[in-house]
Amino acid sequence: MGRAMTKSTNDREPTSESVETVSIGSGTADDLKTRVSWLYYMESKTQDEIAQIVGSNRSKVLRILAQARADGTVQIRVTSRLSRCVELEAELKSRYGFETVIVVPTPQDPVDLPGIIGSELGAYLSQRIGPDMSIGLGWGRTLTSGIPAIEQRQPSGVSVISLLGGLTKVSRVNPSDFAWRAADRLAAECYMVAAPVFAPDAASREALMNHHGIAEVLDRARRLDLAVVSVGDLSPDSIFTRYGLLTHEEIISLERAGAIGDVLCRFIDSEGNVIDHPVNDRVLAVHPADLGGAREVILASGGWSKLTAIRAAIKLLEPKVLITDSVVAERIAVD
Amino acid sequence: MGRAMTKSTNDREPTSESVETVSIGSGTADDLKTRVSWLYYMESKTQDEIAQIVGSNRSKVLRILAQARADGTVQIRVTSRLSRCVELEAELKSRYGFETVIVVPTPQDPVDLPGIIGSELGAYLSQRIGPDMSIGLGWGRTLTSGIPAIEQRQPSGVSVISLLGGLTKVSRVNPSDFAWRAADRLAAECYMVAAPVFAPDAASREALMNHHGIAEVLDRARRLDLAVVSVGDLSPDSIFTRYGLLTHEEIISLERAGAIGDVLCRFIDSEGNVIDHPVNDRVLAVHPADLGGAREVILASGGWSKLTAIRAAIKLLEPKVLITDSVVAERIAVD
DNA sequence: TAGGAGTGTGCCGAAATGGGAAGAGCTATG
DNA sequence: CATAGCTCTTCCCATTTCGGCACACTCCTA
Repeated sequence: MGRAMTKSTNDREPTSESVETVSIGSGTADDLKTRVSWLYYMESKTQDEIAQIVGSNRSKVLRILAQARADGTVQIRVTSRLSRCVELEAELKSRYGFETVIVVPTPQDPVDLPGIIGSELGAYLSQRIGPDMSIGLGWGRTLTSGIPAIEQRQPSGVSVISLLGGLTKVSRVNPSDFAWRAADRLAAECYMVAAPVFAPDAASREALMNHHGIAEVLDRARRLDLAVVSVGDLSPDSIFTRYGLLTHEEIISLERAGAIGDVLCRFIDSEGNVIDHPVNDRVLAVHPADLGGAREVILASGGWSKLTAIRAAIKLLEPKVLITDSVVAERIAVD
Repeated sequence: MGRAMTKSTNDREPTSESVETVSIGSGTADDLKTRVSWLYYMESKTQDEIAQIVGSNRSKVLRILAQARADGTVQIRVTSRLSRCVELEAELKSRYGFETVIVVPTPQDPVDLPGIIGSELGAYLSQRIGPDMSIGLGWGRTLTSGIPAIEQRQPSGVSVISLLGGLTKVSRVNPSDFAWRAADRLAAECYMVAAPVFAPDAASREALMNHHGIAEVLDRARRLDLAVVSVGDLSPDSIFTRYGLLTHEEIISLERAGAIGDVLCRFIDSEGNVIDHPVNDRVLAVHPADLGGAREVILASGGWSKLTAIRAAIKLLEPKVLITDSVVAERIAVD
């Protein structure tokens, strides 16, 4: 046999009786996904058997299962923690005064990291968010990949506020969708900054900031219950270069000015100060300093390449919650 | 390929570099399980790769993974619900006034059912139990298999009270361990009835009931926050016959007296009344009627064979929470 | 009517599985 | 103290099952 799920030793014959139990009778459209996932993960049936039961073929079942894993319909969690990670969490808590620290083991392949930190974030948010909370959200791969891990729920007065403008160029996977998609999961109202993150120049930024809708959103952002932010670096595959938000020259110029990364698209130096640079004057986003009004700031970011930026962001934001990976945690713990 | 986990399209070579990331460095004893589970489910490595990394062989990795799934170290959940189940939940809520109803699809193989209902129960309890709560627990396969799904937590003043005596014959899998194992998960204090469920006769039962320790436990059971019970039937593979708690003659006699099942080892008729029978006078357990003092009674049980018993138990206990399967739910909904 | 998305089929190599056999470590017993 | 019995581990093998891929087909839309 070749399946990851346990199958008890007995081998009841499929007996080709496609008679369905009342329970798993066909329902509406995407019940199919639930049903297939259920049969596979809960009842440990093979994909072939499932194909028989739902009247389809393996390929489709396979596709559905892949999608189910991707969109969070099935969630796989390792509940126990590595002792080293637990140690690091304790160290960081006492050294920096964090209320909560979550340290995940750094994966061997760095591309997995945003996903892993993201799902940890999602799980944390799911149990942290209560009725009528207002939640401010940033951006980024880390945050985006946390969405599937946010548990779907009934409306309960939660509101989600996007802390930054969006992308103008709407790419297929728009990271600034994050707020909207998170709001969808939470059945929350969603307030978005209906403008690009980077205004053409400081003047138009000023104009937009005073715009009615935008001003309201930014105002809400000043009295948040939770603020979730990530940090960015200036590496070649940062969002800025990947989405063409900034030119190569601008990046260089920022580096010269001492920038080592960004928080909410505001570029900061290694001491956690927002640097003085023209690009920073064009940003349509809540200023990191304004997050002080939030009752709980959550910083979720990891990876060796972001170490300095994370260090700086901690100084700047003084978050209550930190979610990161063990490599970063090890280094920060000995600072 | 033959694995249940998605593997992204790229195939980075294993490169035989057994160099470990700092993060996943070796730790204490059962870190191994965590580590293996992590590598498998989070980093989508093959069992071979993992064997290399942790310095072992496939077989062991395989076994560790199986154990990890069994003991809840890795949890796989299907988060979406079948629409039919949601409908049934709503119907039952309005018809019987339950506060919460959870209906799971009936599996094709009935042996899976206790496990499925159990994990749903475990998940519910995990999010329901708060600091300093006192929780009364019954017994049974359903309840036992819920343990892995109870999230491990830090001590917070929770106390667990066993609502029944134990088995004298200690078999390998003692279902009356349930309370103790649940307490372990919850880092809770555990109060057990240190006596067999069935006393030899009514007189010795009386004597035991007045015993200091036992009386205290039974007293605690009268002021519970949560009471979790299941129901039993009189089928040939009920606990009573399987563990030889009652003789065949006694079962027959109980049936003649109108018994259709039991709640906390008290036999009841189809109207939900505890019947008048010698066996019921020998039970060392909290009386179902005494559960009225609990702030929330949770009834978790399912399966066609238990339908009548569940009906009766609902009348008797009037629980606030019902966890069952769709076959039972369908029937109860049209009562 | 042409394109495109979604579906059904078949095939292949890689992975996973459950035993079975051989070896190591431990216990109980003479 | 030695040895037979037992369990647990490790190693190996035959089968099943997976996941991806290529391709033909259908149904819907532009």
